[in-house]
Amino acid sequence: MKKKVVVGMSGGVDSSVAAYLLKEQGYDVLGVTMQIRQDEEETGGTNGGCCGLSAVEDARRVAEQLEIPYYVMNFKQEFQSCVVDYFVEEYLRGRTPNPCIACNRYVKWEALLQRCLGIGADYIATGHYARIDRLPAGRFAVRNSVTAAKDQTYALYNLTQEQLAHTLMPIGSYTKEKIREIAEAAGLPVAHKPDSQEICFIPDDDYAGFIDRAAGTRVPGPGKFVDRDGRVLGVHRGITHYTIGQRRGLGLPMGERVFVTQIRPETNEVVIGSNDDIMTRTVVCDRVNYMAVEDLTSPVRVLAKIRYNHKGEYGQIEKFPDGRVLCTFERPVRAATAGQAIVFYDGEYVLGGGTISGVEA
RNA sequence: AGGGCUAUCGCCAAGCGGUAAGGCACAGCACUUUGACUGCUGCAUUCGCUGGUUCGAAUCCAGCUAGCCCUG
Repeated sequence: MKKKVVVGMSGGVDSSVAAYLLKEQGYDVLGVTMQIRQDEEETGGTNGGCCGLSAVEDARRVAEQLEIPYYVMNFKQEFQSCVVDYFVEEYLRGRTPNPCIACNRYVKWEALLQRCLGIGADYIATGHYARIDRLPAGRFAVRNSVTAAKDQTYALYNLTQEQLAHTLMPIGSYTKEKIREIAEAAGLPVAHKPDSQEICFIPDDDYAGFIDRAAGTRVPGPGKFVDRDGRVLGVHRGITHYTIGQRRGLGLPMGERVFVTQIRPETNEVVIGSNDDIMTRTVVCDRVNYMAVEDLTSPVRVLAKIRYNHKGEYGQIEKFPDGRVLCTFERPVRAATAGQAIVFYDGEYVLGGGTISGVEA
């Protein structure tokens, strides 16, 4: 009997080809587009995105062409609480969240997977540039895409063993160019659709404005820009407008480039300093998810990435009694930011990762 | 209302008679399935104002205005 797989279709090239490949491989394929935005109607309006933003029409056309059943599922509730609310709360706390990671873990996988298993599916599949392997020890781990440039494993470090056991990522073994070629050859209508970018639920890219609308009176107002000695340098627009390492938009004519080095929600201050001030060799993270290994019993040397598209830096990780993990880099990394994820790699595999809670000098 | 100094892009700042450097800020673009970083491009027909000298002045002269400083 054919294995049944539900493909999360965003309407983009990648997930469309994923569906195509799985059908070719003999799976019983079903296409699903997730509705996530509160204001999103059945047909949507703007261009595509990783989260299936308003891409229903494109996805439906692809599904029709592939002759697979197609459904739209509503995940607005889950998306709101697990991604949007989290996103806003983190900013209010002076941290910088990564909504894509939360969306993956809690919406795309937790919610979507459960619903799909509920309708008899064996797997869910996505158009991520990553591979999933079962290691000799029996654990599942996300493995690098063959295209380093498109690698999306960073955003997937938080998936659980259970989730990985029921997931297929068919395009991870191909390059982006190859994917477009396949789409072209298969005559998919989205073959030349541009790649998505930016956060899908903030199409105008105005983060602070979005937070203002979402948090209302809870949004902290203007405060002081100070240097490390406490000298007042100017007035900022509210801590939700800034992140560690930011240079543009500060409006401070200091004669030299200056950066945000610290955000202090308790005093509503934003600390300004030089680039050297944000270089660090140590990063501490919590909420650690172990993937390729079951636990971290002794220090290990890994390649760690502290942001999406970070090339990675080697370091040693060790676990504290309280569960937090300290990563000591071999060379300083720039602007490690609380709220962002740090992902550890053992060779091609994701060993695990956590949420950056702070840096130690 | 005695004397001295300074007035060049939003900020800082070159320029010293030959037809307005640069840095920061800012804007746009590129890059990017998070925030950032980074890169590229743009940004004073005009030098506090008014006259004068000169072939030619931001650069010299005079007056005015403003700010700073020292005296009273």
